[in-house]
Amino acid sequence: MTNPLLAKLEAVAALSADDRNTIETICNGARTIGHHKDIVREGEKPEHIHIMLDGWAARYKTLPDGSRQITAFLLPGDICDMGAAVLKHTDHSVVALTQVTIASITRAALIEATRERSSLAQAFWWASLVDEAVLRTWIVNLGRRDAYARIAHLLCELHARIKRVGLVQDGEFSLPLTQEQLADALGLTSVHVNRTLQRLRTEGLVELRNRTLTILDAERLGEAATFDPGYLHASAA
Amino acid sequence: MTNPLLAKLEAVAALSADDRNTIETICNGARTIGHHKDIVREGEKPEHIHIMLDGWAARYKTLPDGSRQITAFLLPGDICDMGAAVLKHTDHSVVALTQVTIASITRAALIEATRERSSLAQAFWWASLVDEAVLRTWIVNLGRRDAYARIAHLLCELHARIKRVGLVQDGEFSLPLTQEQLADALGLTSVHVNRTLQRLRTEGLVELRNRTLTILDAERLGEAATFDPGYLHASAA
DNA sequence: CGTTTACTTGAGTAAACTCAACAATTGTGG
DNA sequence: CCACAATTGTTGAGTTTACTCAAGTAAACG
Repeated sequence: MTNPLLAKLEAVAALSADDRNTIETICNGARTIGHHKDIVREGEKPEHIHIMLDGWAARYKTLPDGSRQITAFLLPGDICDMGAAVLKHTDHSVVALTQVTIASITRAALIEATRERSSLAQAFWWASLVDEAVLRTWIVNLGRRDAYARIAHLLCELHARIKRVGLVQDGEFSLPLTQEQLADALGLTSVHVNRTLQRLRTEGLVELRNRTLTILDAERLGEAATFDPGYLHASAA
Repeated sequence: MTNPLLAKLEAVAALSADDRNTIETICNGARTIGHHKDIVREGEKPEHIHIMLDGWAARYKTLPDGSRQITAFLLPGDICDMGAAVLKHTDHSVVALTQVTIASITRAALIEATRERSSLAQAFWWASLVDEAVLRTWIVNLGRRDAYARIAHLLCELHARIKRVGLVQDGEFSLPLTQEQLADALGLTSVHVNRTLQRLRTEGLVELRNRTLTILDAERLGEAATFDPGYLHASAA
């Protein structure tokens, strides 16, 4: 199996054989994390960063009143806690939403590798810029779309991202999220997500059963969401 | 005057004299942009990136229905369109909210400089990670805070950031934003911003007159916002 | 000094929330 | 493999927050 981190980096920057070797070398083998376990905890300063190899995870923050906001869903190839590599402390937690396997790189090795090879530093930098673009679309989603378009948009994004990782078959893919988790990502309540999801179903746009999402009418779903996939394809110049 | 971009980069990474020289060399002199003019337009692929030297700008996206979401306020030292440097096309526009002066770096020069000097690539990368942290707090703000706490939080953030740039005197600073622009950043309507701002005033937390914001009770404002400044200080390890 | 832009206020409406109960599904120990 | 527990999903009724529309006031600008 090729390293999904390599795939992610090569999507934004050209890597040499030496670059690839370096990544393979510093990237340590798979560890398994159980469902619901935290991979990263807010405030910590871990000695290594984690890369998703398999499964789903969510990045989130908890407010003093106990409410939660998910700021990203993490799929294979995604980096759980890049901030931890270079910033003072992690500003968020990451929880495994399914059983997850992760690889890790020590902080020191990552900093060393990117100091030695500017091509790698550029690759991580550019991957970061793509992540920023995704965060910006989330801000637009939360700020300016109603619940219906908001959910539709998130489903479109997840569909596109999962497709890229090769896990979509006939417009159908595993979506192991509870309605409460969707609500925490969308800035809604689970009750409202439930009702709005029903509307998307009765209108024939999607089907969601047994943790599996089927997109029945991709075009109308995209329209409902005013989804523009450009920000995801974002590959390097 | 020292280059504000250097200040920004040095806040997250140590630069050598050569690094600083390189930045100074590729960074081209000041241009002035008038109030309300676009600095970057969505979909374009500009040949250089722009760095704020003076004034206020906003990064925003427009939806098909004409509504607008501001995803960042840009202050001196901030980079207007880093994504444009390396990604296929800009996914957002940037507009000058006051008269603005900007410097620019050509795409080619930036890519070249960061390829030659990994320390610079790292610095830009790390600056990007700080930007990401700010975007995440905006997501939390939009998703999980009501209008009152939301506005309070934005005011706290702007206060902290402007202080860092040295433009705060006695808890007072210039805030050249209309209520409509605040609304577009906060995912609210200008009418609701107006009423909520009045509440913040009558409760004695802030004063906002003549485009000047005075923080009357920083502690209570921070509490109302559940503001935790950690994500901004975020300096390198 | 007139005109545009920004701010303010009121009244009615709609989207999303809360609380509470219940059904269905999933997971677990015996 | 069943029985029970826990989690997740569904529904109803009432409430609240924020929105819409519309008009009027104040401030900024040429």
